[in-house]
Amino acid sequence: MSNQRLTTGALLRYLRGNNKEKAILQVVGIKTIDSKVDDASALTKRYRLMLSDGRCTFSSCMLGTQLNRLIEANSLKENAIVRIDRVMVNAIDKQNGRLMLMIHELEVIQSDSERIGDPVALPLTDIINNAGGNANRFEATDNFQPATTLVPPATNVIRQDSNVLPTIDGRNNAKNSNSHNNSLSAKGGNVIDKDRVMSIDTLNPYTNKWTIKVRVSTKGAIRTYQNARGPGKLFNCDLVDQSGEIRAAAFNADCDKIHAMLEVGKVYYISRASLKPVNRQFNSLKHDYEMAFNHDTCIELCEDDDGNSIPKVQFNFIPISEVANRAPSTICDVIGVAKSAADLDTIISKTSQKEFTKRDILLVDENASITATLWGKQAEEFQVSSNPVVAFKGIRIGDFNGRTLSTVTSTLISQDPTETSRTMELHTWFEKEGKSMDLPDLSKGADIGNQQTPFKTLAQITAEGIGLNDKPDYINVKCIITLIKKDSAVYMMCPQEKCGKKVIDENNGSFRCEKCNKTYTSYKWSYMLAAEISDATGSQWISAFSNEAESLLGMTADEFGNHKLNQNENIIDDIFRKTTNRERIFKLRAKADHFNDERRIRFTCMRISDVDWSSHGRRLMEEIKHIEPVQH
DNA sequence: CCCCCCCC
Repeated sequence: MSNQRLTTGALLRYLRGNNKEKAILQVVGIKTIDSKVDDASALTKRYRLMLSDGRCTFSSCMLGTQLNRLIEANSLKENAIVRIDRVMVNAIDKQNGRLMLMIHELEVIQSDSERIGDPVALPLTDIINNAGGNANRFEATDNFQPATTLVPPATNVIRQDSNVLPTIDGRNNAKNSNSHNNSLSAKGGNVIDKDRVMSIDTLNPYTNKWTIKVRVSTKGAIRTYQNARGPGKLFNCDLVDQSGEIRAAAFNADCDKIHAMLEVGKVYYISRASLKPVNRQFNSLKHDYEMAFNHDTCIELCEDDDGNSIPKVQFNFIPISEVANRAPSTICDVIGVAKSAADLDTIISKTSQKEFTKRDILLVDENASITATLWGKQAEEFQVSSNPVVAFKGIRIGDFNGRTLSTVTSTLISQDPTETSRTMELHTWFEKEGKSMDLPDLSKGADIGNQQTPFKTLAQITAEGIGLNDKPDYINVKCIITLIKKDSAVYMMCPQEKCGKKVIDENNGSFRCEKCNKTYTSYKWSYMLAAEISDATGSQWISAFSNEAESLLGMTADEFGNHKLNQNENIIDDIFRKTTNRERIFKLRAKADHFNDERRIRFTCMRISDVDWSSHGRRLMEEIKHIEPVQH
């Protein structure tokens, strides 16, 4: 039984606008609000509480999502006694003036309790009619006036239902609109109220009246789309202030005007727009909601931006190694040093048959490396200077050969960004040691984080159907080499960089490449090793190419090729014999393909390493730990 | 209210 005394009457006082009070209340009901988003993650889930002050209950109490964890940890539950540390009053219904409490901070004083008193629901008349005459209450009630066009729009204020375009001449206009604001805000008008600027991170769909002062950090092109409701167009932009960031979109009739007005890097006052939960698949910004501009939206250029108070961009970097733990197709922010950059390349899209320009960058940080693919203009404009630090905001994770990064149209690329100390940190690290480090490459199936490649026996590979999926499977096996195909171990490769095609020896000193459609006077030796590996459960043919074959045989393809040319059969046999001397760990990529109507699984060697017997032993112990120890 | 973002 609880001895806590509840703060009687606190709920009504809150609804009247006295939100400074830190009341002790009891939770008498918790409801989950259905999220309309597919992604039912904790980020979008909301809880509505019914609170009691001992005498009355009030059921429209929204819990700030940052407090969801209290419910999920079973600390905040029915009958719990809580202290309300920060609460706001909001109107939820313009027509009948219904209010809600938005709970931003609370502390659970006592998790388990019994019901205190016999509270009754706060009468609706009390909730609606107690205007109380203070500022908060007004804020909640003056929205009851329908949005009207009583107010003449200031010249540099864009109202979407007006035909007034923004003017470049800001100073006087800014003054004018300010005076408009001051004289009109008392009447509850429509013009932006610059004295009440909220920070982005407090925006939510239950806040009825807000103004934000934000910088446009990115702005996408206007795109058209077609869906069940017909054709449409839109553009996206990202808005930042000191507190955070939010993505916004404008559609159809509102699209062109707002797109023309907003300029990347400039600061605007914005009020009136709708807010809806984000879809994490397309939006990685650190905000639970995204904004849709609409007919009522007011946007006004802020000319007196001092350039410092509002950041240009907000980054939320994850380490490259962490990309391995993220789901493919999601969006993230990543920073690293461009260790190398490939030349521009073009590809033909399979779906659209259109040609696209691309450029691959090898991005490295202290713990890992990854291939980042830049597309189109961003690929062309990328400055291939000496190892710049490159920050990607909103880049998409792919899963080709492990994990890759690939820009999308909304990706912001920033070379040597000054907004983050990581730039200097990475430059220093790269100069000191990074440039000579051989880091695990996520785009070559490196083991990082939670993505540890599982160990399998060869019998398990067949039994578990490994390699039969659409995506390749990666596995480790502990095997010895039992056979190597000698004749096909190396082939004559086209000398053209990146071609890789086998050339035809025309036996007159020239070598023909069918792919390049050219004849060369030279070729390069290249490995294409077919080897049989075996463990106690079976055997399997695998392929090993360049680096892996070289590390296995202990010589370059060139050296091997020369032995072959010189018919040093003994040397070659000896090399092969030496490969059978011990067990090795083979990291394999298993992928089915079709060959003459027959499905087979191709095993490609990604890495060959010696057995680390201490870690291997630990792994085996993990596997057998479910076996009861024998008592002596 | 979009959500396509390409190739191996």
